Amino acid sequence: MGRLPCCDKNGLKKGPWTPEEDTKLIQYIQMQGPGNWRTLPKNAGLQRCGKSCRLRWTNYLRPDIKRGRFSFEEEETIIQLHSVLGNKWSAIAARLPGRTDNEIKNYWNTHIRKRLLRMGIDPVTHDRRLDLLDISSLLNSPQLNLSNLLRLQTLLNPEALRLALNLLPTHTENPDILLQKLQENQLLNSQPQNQVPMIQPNQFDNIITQQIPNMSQSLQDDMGQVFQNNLSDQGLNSNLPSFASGIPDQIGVDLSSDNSSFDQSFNSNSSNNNSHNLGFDSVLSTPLINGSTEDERDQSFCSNLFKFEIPEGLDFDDFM
DNA sequence: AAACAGTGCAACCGCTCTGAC
DNA sequence: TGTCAGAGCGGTTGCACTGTT
Repeated sequence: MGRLPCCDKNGLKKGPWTPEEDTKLIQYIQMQGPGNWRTLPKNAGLQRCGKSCRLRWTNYLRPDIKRGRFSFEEEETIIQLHSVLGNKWSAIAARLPGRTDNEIKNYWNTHIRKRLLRMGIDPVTHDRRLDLLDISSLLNSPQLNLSNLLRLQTLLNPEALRLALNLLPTHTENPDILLQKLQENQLLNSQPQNQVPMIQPNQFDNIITQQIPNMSQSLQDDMGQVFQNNLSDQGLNSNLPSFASGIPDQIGVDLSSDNSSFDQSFNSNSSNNNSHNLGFDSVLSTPLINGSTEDERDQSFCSNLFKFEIPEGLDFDDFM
């Protein structure tokens, strides 16, 4: 049994809409209003099913549709709303004037999702996922920084870190080989973090002393600066937001006890965090201004994403 | 210049959910 | 309570465009 189809498929046109069809649909709705979508095609003289007309109107022909590229602020708003609302595209679209749920969904799947993955952020949970992080892009930096790589040992998959340590001497001689090996390792090493046995601090010291005994302090310091910058830029700080609070428990290390410049980076972000109220009011009132490069967006996404917090007492029913 | 691969996006499909009757 | 239309969603397809070989 089941419901009757929304239209008789026989003889009805599918595929891209022609300008003539668009005109017919627009003129009809402007005069009559959409009314009953099932009867609209016949009344408007269209060989389309009602659902197709409805989708065409709501996703493309509506006069309040905003065309063109998403602004940086719109993207940020989408990410922040998605972290709260999930795949409720219509709810997200309701807070982005002129944007449709379908458009946002497509944009999410083709742009934002990929970007989050590239930055090591799970696009579903919005948790940081260091097993997803494109470590090769970090290590490919001309300012590759070992010292902070070593500090990263509390966060990184130990196997990935071990490989990186093995490759570091190679990096100065042949960066291409390093990058190639890292990429190979990323392909192989896709298991979730919490399935990886953690290296204890003393074990890590052994790795350091056994595998890179001749590393100079200056080189370590140089490398430390790069990773410090990369991490602070990408929001990898210890002051985790509510939706990314799993990491400290998983690593079992008190980051705040590390009296390092790395920690200072955390604190600077922390103070920054406190100075920004990024609750829902701020999300919904995000100003829309255009213009950013892809790379700038990458960095800003992270820096702002992890600042976003769900206000206490927020009633989600208000948004649904 | 042509062939090919990758990407982005409009549009569709099938299904579920919701509210009106 | 059941039926129906509309809305919404995830997934997918097809095509145009772009970059690469």
